[in-house]
This record gives sequence, C-alpha cells and structure tokens, in this order.
Amino acid sequence: MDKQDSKQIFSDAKGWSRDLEKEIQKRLDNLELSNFDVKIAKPFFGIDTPPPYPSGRPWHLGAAAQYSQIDAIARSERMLGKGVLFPIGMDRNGLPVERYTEKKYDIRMRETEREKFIELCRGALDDLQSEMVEILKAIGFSADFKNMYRTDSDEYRALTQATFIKHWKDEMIYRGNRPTNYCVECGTTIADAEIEYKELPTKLAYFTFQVKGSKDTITIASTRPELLGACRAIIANPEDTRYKSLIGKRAIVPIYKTEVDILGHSSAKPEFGSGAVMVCSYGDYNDVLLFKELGLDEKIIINENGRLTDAAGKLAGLTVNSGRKEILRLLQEDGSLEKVQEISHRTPTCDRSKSPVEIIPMDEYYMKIKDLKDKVAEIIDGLNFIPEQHKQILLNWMKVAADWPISRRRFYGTEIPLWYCKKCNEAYVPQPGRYYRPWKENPPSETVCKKCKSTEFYGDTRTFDTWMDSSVSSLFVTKYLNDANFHSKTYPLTIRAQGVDIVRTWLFYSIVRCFELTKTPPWSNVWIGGMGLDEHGEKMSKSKGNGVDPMLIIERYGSDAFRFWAASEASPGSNFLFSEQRIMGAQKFLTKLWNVAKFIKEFGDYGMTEKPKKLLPADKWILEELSSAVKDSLKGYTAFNFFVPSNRLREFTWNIFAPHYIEMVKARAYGKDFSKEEKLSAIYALNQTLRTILLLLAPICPFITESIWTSLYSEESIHKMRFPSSITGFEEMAKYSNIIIEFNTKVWREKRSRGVSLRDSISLDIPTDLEIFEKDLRAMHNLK
RNA sequence: GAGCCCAUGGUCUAGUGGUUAUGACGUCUCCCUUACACGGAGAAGGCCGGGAGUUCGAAUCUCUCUGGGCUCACCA
Repeated sequence: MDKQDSKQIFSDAKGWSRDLEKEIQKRLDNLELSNFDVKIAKPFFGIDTPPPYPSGRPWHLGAAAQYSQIDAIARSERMLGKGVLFPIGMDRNGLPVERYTEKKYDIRMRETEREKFIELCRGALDDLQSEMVEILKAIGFSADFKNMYRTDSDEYRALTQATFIKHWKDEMIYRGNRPTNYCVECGTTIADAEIEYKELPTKLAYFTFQVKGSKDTITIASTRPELLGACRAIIANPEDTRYKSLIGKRAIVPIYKTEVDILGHSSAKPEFGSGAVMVCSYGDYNDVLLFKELGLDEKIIINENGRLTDAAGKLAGLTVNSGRKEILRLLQEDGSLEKVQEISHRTPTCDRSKSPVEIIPMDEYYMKIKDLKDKVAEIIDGLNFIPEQHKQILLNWMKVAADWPISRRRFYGTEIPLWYCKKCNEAYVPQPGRYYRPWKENPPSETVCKKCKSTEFYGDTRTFDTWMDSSVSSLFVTKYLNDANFHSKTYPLTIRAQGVDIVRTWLFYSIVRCFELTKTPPWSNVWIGGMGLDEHGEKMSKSKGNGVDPMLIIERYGSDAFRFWAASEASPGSNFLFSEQRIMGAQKFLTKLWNVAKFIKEFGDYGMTEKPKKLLPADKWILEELSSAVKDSLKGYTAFNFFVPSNRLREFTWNIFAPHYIEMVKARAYGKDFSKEEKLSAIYALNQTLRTILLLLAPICPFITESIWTSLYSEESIHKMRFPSSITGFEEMAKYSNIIIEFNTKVWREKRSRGVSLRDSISLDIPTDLEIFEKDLRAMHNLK
C-alpha cells in the first residue's frame, strides 16, 4: 500500500475493520520478515514451531489463538534485535490423513494397494495444506513460508530414518513380542501416551466356576466374559474369608471345561464384584502383570482384526462385542450365569479413533525410555518453563513413562528402514542419509547378510509412530546431518512453543530423542500455551459441536482483534474461554487507537522526530507515563508474556493518554491562544507517544500498527523497527499522574452536578500542586 | 487413592507482606464536546470461598476445611 492509499483509508474509515486489514495483509506477505541468515551477526533466537497437522476447516480456535501468540514471540524478538529463525512445517504423517482418505473415497486402507493409498493420502494433504497456509497467513503468522517443510518429504523422512539408525546402533531400540495396546479400528499398536481413558457404560457379568472335586462353586465378576476361553487362573484376596478355603484348589472353566488354579493374590479387592477375579490374556494391564508374575501361559484369543480366535471355541470368528453377547447367552443356557450388572467403567480408548483398546501380544520395536528417566528428569529440571508450574505436568508423566513402542502397522508414515535376511533373519541396517522404503525396495545393491552371507532380504513393512518424525523437528530445522555450520550456529534453539495437550508426546519425545542424538537439550525455554475452551469452560470438539471456526471470527472482527483478544485474555499457560463479546471489546480498543491516530495525523509532519528545545510540563508528564508503560511492556516481552504488554498498553492508551493527556493538550495542539513553541511541544509528545504505542503493540497487532505507521511515520515497515527504549529524565513527573486524573474527574463531576455541558465554562481554582499545568488545564476545561 | 493447579463485584481478570483492591465486558444515568456515538462523562456493584494462625500490618505467607479443574494410578 502506498501513502496515497493509506490517506484515503484514513479519511474514510470510522474504525478499524477486516477490510482494511486485508489490504495490509498483501503488503505484509511480501515483507519476508522471516528471512534468516546465519552470517548476519545478530544475537540468535530460534523457535521450534509446532508443525500443524493440515486438518482443514474449521481449525481449532484455541490453536489459532496459540499460533498467534507464537507469532508474537517471533515478532517481539525481531524487534528486540535478534536474528530470528522462525520455521514452519506441516506435520503430514500418520493416522488422521489415512482415516480422512478412507472416508473421502469410501475405501479401506488394507483393501487398497499401498502405493495407490499413499498417493490418495498425499493428494488429500496437499489440498488441506493450502487451506492451512491460508489460515496461518490470515492470522498474521510471520514464519518462513518460503522454506516450509513437510514431515512426509523424502528429506524429512530420511532424517527420521537416520536418527532411528543412530538409535539402533546405540542400542536404544529393541524388538519385543509383548502384550501391547492395540487399536483394532486403526489396526495398529499405540503408545500409552495415545490412550485416553473414558467412563463408559458396560455390563459386569457374574458367573460361576465349579470347584474341582467338590460341590462348591466360585463366582467371579467380569466385564470381559468373552475372554473366558483365555482364562488361566482365578484369584481371590488371601484375606477374603469367603474364598480362603478354596485357595489352592482347581476350578473348571464353564463352557470350555478346562481347569485352572484358584490362587491368592492381593490385587483382588474383596469389595469389588464377587471378590474373585478370572485372569485372562489379556483383559487389561493388570492381567499382563499377573501373567508375568504367576508365570501363566498366554492364550491368544483376540486377533488383530478384533475377532476372537480359534482359542475361543464356539465364539471363534465373532467380534469382541458379539462374542460378549454370545458367551452370556451360552452361560445362561449352561446355568452358570448369576446376574448381569450395569456399571460405568473407565475404559482405555484410542485417542484417534475413540474405540476401546485391546491388549494383544504383538511384535514391535521399542525405544528404551525407562533407563533414561533419571537423566531426562534432570534435563527437564534445567529447562525454563513458561509458566513455571507446567514443568510439573512433564515431571509427573516421567514417573510413569514406559518404553515407547515406535512401530505402527499403517501405510502413510515414515518406513522403518530395516531389512531381514530371508535365510537367517538377521537384520540389515542401511547407511543413514537416504530415504528408504523397504516394503517396495530391495536393500542397496551388494548387500550381504553379515551372518550367513546370503543376499536375499525382505523389508520390514511397518512405519513409525508419527511422533518419531515430529520429535526431531528441532534437528530438521537446524539442518542436522545436512549443514554442519548452520547446525552448530542454530542448535540448540532458544524456545519450544506448544500447547499443554501435547506435553507427554511431542515435548517428552523431543527431549528424549534430541538429547540421545546430540547430548544437548534441543532448547533452553519451553513455552506452554493454555487451551481454548468454549464460553462455558468446556473443551471445544467436533463431536460436541461447540467448536467455533476462527476464520469466521477473523472475517467478522479482524485478525488483530482476535490476536489482541488472545494476548490479553489470560496469562501464559492459563486456559481461556471463548467470548465473542470480549473479541468485540478488543476491536473497540483498536478503533480507539485508530481514532487517536487520525487526530494526531491532522497536525501533519511537525516536529515528529525532532525534539523541541523546550518541553512543557504536561508533555514531560505523558512521556514519563509512557516510559513506565514501555518498561512494563518490555518486561512482558522478554518473559514471552503478551498478557502484560497488551493490557498495559490498552490501559495506558485508553485510560490515560486519550482522556487526560489528549484532552489537556488539544487546544494547544490546535495552537489556539498558544505560542508556536508551545504547540510544537504538544505535537512532539503526541507523536512520540503514538509512535511508541505502535511499536510496542506491533508484535500483537501487526496489521493496524503497520497501517498507521506507514501512513504517519515511515515508508519502512514497523516490523523492521526496534522496540523503543524507555525515556529517561522526566521521573519527577510521575507524582502528578494521580492528581491530574483526580482533578479532571473533579471538574467533570462538578460540571455534571451543575448540569452544564463539558465545554461550558465554569470558575474553579487550580490546585497549587498543579500550577505548572495551569494553562493547559484552563483551556481543557474552559475554566475562568 | 496420589500429585499438581485454582477460588477476587453479575461474568472474566490483575494483584506474590503496607494500594482508596486493577482492568475489561455487562448494568444504570446524563451528554453530539473541532479524533472517536464503533464515542465521552458519571454511578451502582466486592466483608478478595469458610475457619484458624504468623505479623505492628494478610487478597498476598502457614495450616485446615469446602468447592472446582487437570494429570496419573486402580477398578476384574
């Protein structure tokens, strides 16, 4: 936008709006603020930006608010004189797009040719990605879009694989056949971190086992009767008088007629159900522990399609749910079923598909976590968390974190770069540096099995958990293994910024992985944003239908109003409640600022930068008040806290500058009954104050500040300026603030009580405290 | 069951040993005043969740109770 245009807008527009913003957006898009050059000698500031998953509209309003805050980190650091590396990538691996693609084309992944399915996913992502970029640009996100990376690019996947290969060689990875969390709907193993517990209604069935060699029976209660065929023991609490005499005997499993031991074990709680429990492979995590502890033989009764196996006898082939109905019918027929109780049960579900998780023994790759706990806890302790208290979330998770299953039985992900010898099954690990696809490629030519010298291999068909990719984002953006010079100058980064919802995944895995690879924590600061909730404080979600499309809000009130709202609504780390009314409030403030600028612009180019020889007391006073706002705002920015500057600047502008100072000097600025020298002093202070407010507000409201700035002060963008330092020399004026405000209020109240208009003249004495402002105050209130 | 966090006018929120307890939104009344009616001025509205303690002095520190939120664990 050139100066002519902005003047046009100024004279016409009554307030700030989205339409004005769109004009500025074009200009800002071309600024290339995010250009980063390691050769330029500025203090380095690197941001590990969360790569958003392109999920299409509506994007989560809380996420949009959070990204606008992350953008404010980048903008404020630029204005603090740093060389800011502000990368942006798209997280494009994993389940969400696979599920989206299945739905969109009405196909099933496993019934589709792998190559074809991958193509469809990629196409879907490309569409969703361009929409995501549009949204990011609309909220004023100033990251390096020119070098936008994708976690599914050959280059990125080569890095994920290279880091895996290093972990493999360092013996950080092992392969194990262990009962793991398995989501039938997604058809893959999932990690503990991906489990979400939900209270779901379920049936608790009570049924009897015949005690061998006696007429006694023992009743057990189970929510998983369909696992009866995999029952290997019954346990009861050794203190439980009802069952004491039965411990050590054997019981006959109804329907299946197999025999199992009745054992004493403290994990059976007498007060729950019947007090006796059947132990099956595997109903829950406790069963896993008991099988291990009691040395029981597992019987695989559920397969990876979620159907009961031959081990289930008559139930073979049924799904878990229909198997449950059928076994209850059979038990009823058999006379073993005592009763069925409706209960609410905390059920582990998959956080992607929301369906119940089964525990099935699967052959998977694991990354060792348990051995690292102490070291990782130490690293976490050394990081600066914003807010400090959120460090605890991660430390708590650390205490229970188990080894991380990293392999997934899915198609759209980074392939596990391993082949196995067809003869002796020895693993072959390729050289790092290239992107490998073992499911469709042979290993590099001339590969010979180091054990048996065979040249025949088969590739692993699995992919990685997507967190394997995103947990090395800080390495990718610093060109690890790719540009040693760049990496050494940019790693570790300065700050990780992210939401509280992915602390135990992205944050935790990033620390573990990057530290293992580089022996250095990937950043020194961790900024954790709170969650955006609906107006009643409930989580926004598509299923609840309480989500709000941030683009609609931005179209209605503008991006700056949205960003100002996000900044001023809550301290960093606190959750914030959506409120359209409060976003309107933010827009009102921008309109106020706009009108202040319109007023000041009237005086043209006088004395805007050149300090007049003599400043009048009122002008010194406002500069002192301004100075205090500068100090507070800068303190907020250096702590990555935008709540402080946004509220401080709103308060200063709206409650001090506009009603008191501007009113005080209005007559002088117009030059009515004042000398030219006095007039220039006012105009200087007015401009100085506005300039400073604009500079300090620019990281939070990049559009309106750019618009006013380029219209009044410079051809050069405000976003290439430095923050002002606080003004000194007027400290003694601070004492007048309260008395000025009190006096003005007193006059206004007086006029009101006399029923005269504000411009009417009354006679009133100026207090001696305020004598130095007498001329301004008389003019302001029209005092005789 | 354990840990962490929170409790301030109708609503949201600032405040970390001394303030007349901050601001926003909302409410009520008056006012077109050469930036702004998308505005201005004024007003009402709070025993800072309850109780006990430390202190000359507590919204602020300690204990305790109550009520919320989050996380983890157990639940056959």
